[in-house]
Amino acid sequence: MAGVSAGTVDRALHNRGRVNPEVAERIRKIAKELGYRPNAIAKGLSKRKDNMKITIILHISKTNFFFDDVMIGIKQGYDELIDYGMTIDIKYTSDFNADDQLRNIDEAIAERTNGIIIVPICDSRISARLNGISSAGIPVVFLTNLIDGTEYDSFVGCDYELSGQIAAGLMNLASPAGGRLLVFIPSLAMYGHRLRLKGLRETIERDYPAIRLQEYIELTNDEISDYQITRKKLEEHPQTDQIICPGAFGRGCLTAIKDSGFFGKAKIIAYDCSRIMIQALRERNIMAIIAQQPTLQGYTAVKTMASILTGSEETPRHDNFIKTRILLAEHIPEIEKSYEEERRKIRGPLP
Amino acid sequence: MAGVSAGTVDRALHNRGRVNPEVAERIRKIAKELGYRPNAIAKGLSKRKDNMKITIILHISKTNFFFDDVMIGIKQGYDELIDYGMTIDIKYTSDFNADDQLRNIDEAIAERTNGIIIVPICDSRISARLNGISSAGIPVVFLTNLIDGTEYDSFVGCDYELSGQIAAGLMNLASPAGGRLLVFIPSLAMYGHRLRLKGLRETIERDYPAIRLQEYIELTNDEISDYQITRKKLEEHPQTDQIICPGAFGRGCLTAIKDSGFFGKAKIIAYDCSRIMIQALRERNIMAIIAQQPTLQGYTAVKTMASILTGSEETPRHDNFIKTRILLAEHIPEIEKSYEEERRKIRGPLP
DNA sequence: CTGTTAGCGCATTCAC
DNA sequence: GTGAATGCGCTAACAG
Repeated sequence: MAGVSAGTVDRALHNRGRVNPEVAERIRKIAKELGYRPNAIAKGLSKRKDNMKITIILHISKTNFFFDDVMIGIKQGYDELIDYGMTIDIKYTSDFNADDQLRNIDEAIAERTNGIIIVPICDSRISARLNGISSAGIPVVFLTNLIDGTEYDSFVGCDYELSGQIAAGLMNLASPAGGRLLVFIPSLAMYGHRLRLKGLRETIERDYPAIRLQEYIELTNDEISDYQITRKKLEEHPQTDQIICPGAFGRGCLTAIKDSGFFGKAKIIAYDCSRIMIQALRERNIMAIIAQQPTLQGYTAVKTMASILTGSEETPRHDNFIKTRILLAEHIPEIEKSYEEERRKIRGPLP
Repeated sequence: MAGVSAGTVDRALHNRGRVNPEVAERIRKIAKELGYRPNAIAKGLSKRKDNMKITIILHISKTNFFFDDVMIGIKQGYDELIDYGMTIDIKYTSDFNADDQLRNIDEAIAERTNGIIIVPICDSRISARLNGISSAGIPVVFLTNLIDGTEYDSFVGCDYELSGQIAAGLMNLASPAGGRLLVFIPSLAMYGHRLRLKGLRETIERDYPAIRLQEYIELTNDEISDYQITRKKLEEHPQTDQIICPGAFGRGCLTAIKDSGFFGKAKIIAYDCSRIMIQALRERNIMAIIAQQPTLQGYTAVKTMASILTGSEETPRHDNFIKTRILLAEHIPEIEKSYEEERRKIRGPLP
């Protein structure tokens, strides 16, 4: 229509230069009038040869199965990327070790990765390294956790502050007359947990003053010491009738609550849908779980990265909050069915 | 590798006939060994010329905004199908009129549609017609509602029975000592509402006998008569301290609850996230909303149909339950942000 | 600066 | 029965 060839149109529309400004203008105008939209799948087919590689840096931990669920989502996402010729490389950082994670990052760069998805550890060196990478043009997507004051292209995870607010609202719903609340939180080294606590505290203060937040106790993520800490704190606060506890790392904490005789005595809300929490929910020992859909997080992270890598437009930094769900005992069959289905949907293993 | 051309491989792998059985076997074996998987996007590009058309048959109603949200999801899904050369045609049935819907169906067939997504009305003629269509090879996807004893390829909507169970669980959470419950339900002409009631009743009987289900009242979906019915029933049951009411069609019902002085007096759970219910939640007049994610339903329906149409394998009938969410007052900012974002994400209007 | 060509993986059509 | 050729829409490389 513009009397030029496809190649010229391509260059004009993508500002690749080497094209007469007047012609380019004419082409853009016509494209606009026609409502032209590039065909994403054709572009994908064509770009297939680029062989993009995405590196995912996760944590490995024997007591936290959260990332097992994240992995399922990653596989689902990867499954859709294979057709685009993209590749995924997964690296594990052991024990939330910053040095180890730093090494993972450097390795990824050395291997000329095209983008990094990472569950970042709060550490100034990690932060500095990621800032460098992001500004060097390699996109960085934060998964599940985020670091304060660090550059990133997208954050995929739950809205922690909101999840704290929701716990407050749910506790109020369960005991409108208020109560004595004890909050156990996983290591605050994870910035998200800090935000969650903030949301919880502010909401209680503002909207539910009848709830008395007796103390919030930071746990260690070590099963045994968490057990000991929890027992000790419950002894110190025998009047406790409301408890909020972690789910993913919550085994030690929950066992202590049970052994201290607080099952049935306190209303308990747990974060995250670990096996042990599901069991406790089934037996009506805990009231509800606030789940953050780890599988969807993994899936969304991969898809987000893919869209950053293929997207022509400069995508501005964009938080991609995955909605949490409040789960009751009635949800258990649904949860279990989902587990099966999600596992079934996966076609092949990762490379 | 098999010493044959691409064409032969294609015929062999898709059992299109006209290929030497021995050669076909050899090809299949090699394909299996290689873990060959057809590239979905290349197939999409190639199939583009087929110009598939999907017909969506929705309801139009001035008092029910549920389908406005469904439409957003449909647009999102359509947006992803454009690249595959697929087209969407939307027909509206007015006032849940079976004759009108029947006409819509016939029209779609006359226009040689490739697949029908429908919010089916419970009517034997509709049922019969859809049975014919489905067995004639045109896939039928049920959206939001389903009909008992009718063939379909997929149902996309919430698990109604579960959503009834969840309401029971939530009510128990809010008042463990039990209460006097009144349940208002939209027209039972919608089979899903019947299932929801079933889930609610059974769960109360089995697990929460302290909740006394005084009566369940079927509404008409007409705002004025719903108002009158609700007022009358609340007068009959002045001791009521627990109410479950519809959200999408709940305006008349909710206003009556308010005018009868039950705000603050009864714990109220609403289904579906209509404007009026969000407002009531914000003002703390209702306790919670059980939402069925209409946008995700619309999106999933379109994607499901697309996958049926493009999928080579015979997909067995498959329910695609969209998970519900329990929403509290704290969720309101999230809900409103989602609204905006979802609207923003849509690139162009429907044709 | 611009046009041409080839190729991404698959399906279809038409010769042989 | 089989192979070769063509096209889906886009991009990259190269030739002019």
